[in-house]
Amino acid sequence: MTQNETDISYQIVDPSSDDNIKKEEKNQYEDILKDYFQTDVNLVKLYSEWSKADENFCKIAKDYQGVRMLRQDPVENLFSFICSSNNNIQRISGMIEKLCDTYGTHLLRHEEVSHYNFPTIEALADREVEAKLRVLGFGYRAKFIQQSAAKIVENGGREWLLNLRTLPYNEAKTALMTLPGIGAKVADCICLMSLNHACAIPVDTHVFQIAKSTYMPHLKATKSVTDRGYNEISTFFQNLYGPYAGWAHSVLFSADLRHLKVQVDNKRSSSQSSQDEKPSRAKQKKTRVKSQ
DNA sequence: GGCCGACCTGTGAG
DNA sequence: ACTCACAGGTCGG
Repeated sequence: MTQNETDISYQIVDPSSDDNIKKEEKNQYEDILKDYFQTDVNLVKLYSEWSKADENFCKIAKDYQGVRMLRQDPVENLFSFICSSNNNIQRISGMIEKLCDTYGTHLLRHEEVSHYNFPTIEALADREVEAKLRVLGFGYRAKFIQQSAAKIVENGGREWLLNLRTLPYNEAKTALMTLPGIGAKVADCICLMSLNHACAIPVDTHVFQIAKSTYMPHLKATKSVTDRGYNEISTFFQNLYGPYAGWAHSVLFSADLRHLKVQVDNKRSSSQSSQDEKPSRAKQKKTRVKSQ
């Protein structure tokens, strides 16, 4: 997928199918994408409401339009965020890739690279998973992944997880927190990004800094996020932004991340950053475009 | 109930 | 070369 100012383009790579995409097939892909991007949520209207409620948001929003929560698959989302604890994004991405390559099923080979889907809960529940993930560099998260998978299977597997979409936010969050490796923050990420609980506010180190510096100066003395601080910050943003507070919070979050990214890019050599973009460009040219 | 240190690993700063 | 802090936290004491 690529985007410019006005459009998002997508390409389908499917060796088992011919080049002539059928109309129904095209609609089916677009339905998947519309669901993933939750295009039925009117973001313009929400931005306007949040801007009215919060001067700081209003200031930031101009440069960060169209920040939209994805509706991710809960299984993928849950195990990915178990990997995220006390960790950096680069290593998290690598770990998720390893999960797929090791326990996923093969999808296709494209441009001399094999691609695998995300593993099933059952595959991750196997007893030998912990030891293997340790070897692959998952650290203490290896045990969390295997144990959470086993416990979810016990509870009813994927169906149990999907059912959390139908429960009230607080009940879904509490249920998630019974799983090893899932605390308040990770549970909120899962609620917000894959369980339709748009009011959830994950308070990570970045959100904590934002809250301290801009919204809740009385927290400046506190060094780390305590349970009490977590709930205080969470509640504050929910009251400020309303039922889609989690979406609003992610706008602030992206603005904060951009700030970090720019610093990182400046410190890198220019050859490094231009190399980062080459693979995706080369890939696009050779990819068989079935629909755009 | 709330606070604190340990925890795997990798990386950049000092 | 070599610590040390920190990264989209969680857990047990």
